[in-house]
Amino acid sequence: MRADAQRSYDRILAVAGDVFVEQGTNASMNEIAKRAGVGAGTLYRHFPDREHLLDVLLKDWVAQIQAAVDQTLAAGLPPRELLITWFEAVVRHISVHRGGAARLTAALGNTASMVDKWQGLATANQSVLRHLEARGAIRGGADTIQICRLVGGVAAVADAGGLLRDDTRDLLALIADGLLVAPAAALRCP
Amino acid sequence: MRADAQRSYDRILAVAGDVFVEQGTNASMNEIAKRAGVGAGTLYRHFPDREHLLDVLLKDWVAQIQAAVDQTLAAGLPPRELLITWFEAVVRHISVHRGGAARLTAALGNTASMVDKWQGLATANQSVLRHLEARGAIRGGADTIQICRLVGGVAAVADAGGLLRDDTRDLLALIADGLLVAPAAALRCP
DNA sequence: CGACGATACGGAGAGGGTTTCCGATTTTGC
DNA sequence: GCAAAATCGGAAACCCTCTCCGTATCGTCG
Repeated sequence: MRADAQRSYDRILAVAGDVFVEQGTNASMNEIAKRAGVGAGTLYRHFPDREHLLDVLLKDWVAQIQAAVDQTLAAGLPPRELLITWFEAVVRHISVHRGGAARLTAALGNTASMVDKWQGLATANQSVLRHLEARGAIRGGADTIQICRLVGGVAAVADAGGLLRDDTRDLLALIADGLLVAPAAALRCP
Repeated sequence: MRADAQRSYDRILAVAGDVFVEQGTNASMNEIAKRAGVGAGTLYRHFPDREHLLDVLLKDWVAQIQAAVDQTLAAGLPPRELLITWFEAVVRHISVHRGGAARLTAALGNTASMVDKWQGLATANQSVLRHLEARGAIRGGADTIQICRLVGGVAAVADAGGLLRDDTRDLLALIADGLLVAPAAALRCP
């Protein structure tokens, strides 16, 4: 790629990230082009449409998820808190811009093109699950992708409905309780 | 309302239902007006914007939910199957048109305008929960609205991601397991 | 029945968004 | 430095939402 083209590409990406965070995934492409100081033609040559642009951005963001896993595991929390904390981290990560969670979640499991996009999310989630399995804290039979979908669903709802942090946490707790070896019931047998 | 106005109103509503089912909730308003045989002005006088039109349509659909409850309860299923069947009914109902599930779920709990729209859903869900509570099959602490949100999230994901029926069922089963009193755990009590 | 005010209609058009196209401009290799 | 190739910018074609207003229809009252 020619040097000036690379500059345009990078600047568009940086600006698009900002604009999508500010205005959601339906922000005007013209606005992005203008703020990046390029013409519309330039924007569209690099990214044929909005989806391509979002693809690249989401890929970057999801890549950061592995860092969140390590951090979560290192905290040494008990199973239920660990799971909830991890889910909260996922929601936070994939909700970077309004509409992003819904788009990403919709793509989960699409064998089509964006395999690599959610792959990072899936393997990160997998490692948390394995950590809990090793401690016998988790019920069998739940597929990683399915769990990602559920958490993604919560993220999408939280995002679209403007849910408060506590409400979101409650939803994630419900999911966690479904996965764990019934902790609530255990409490009831002293 | 004048007789001709009523005719227009009804025809727009009928056509909009069809178009939204065919093309999703982002279908062109012009298209709806054209198919209904009215001008754009007429459409917008009756329904100031797309949301109003969707509101009226969704309200109708949600109203049918109570019927689904009665039917589900009457089937006399064991708790887990009852819950899953009910959740499936909800998903089916609120996914009538593409994008509908996401919109409805986003509105859940919005004290703003569409209270009456999700009210039906919430009370229907409540009656299923009470039925299960009465049998001691359910864990306490889960709010009806929260559960509706979770199920709505699944519906939105299933809708947007084109999930298969079995995948959707798995997700709903996970939620159900989080709500039910887990019999397995009881075994581990000393 | 006929006519008049109220009500409703339709479609042109303003405003804004996406995407394409191509002449002008910049970069690069030689 | 020069020409070819790559890239740029923004005008313009196209579609969408929503508004405005002259025209047509309805309902009622004399």
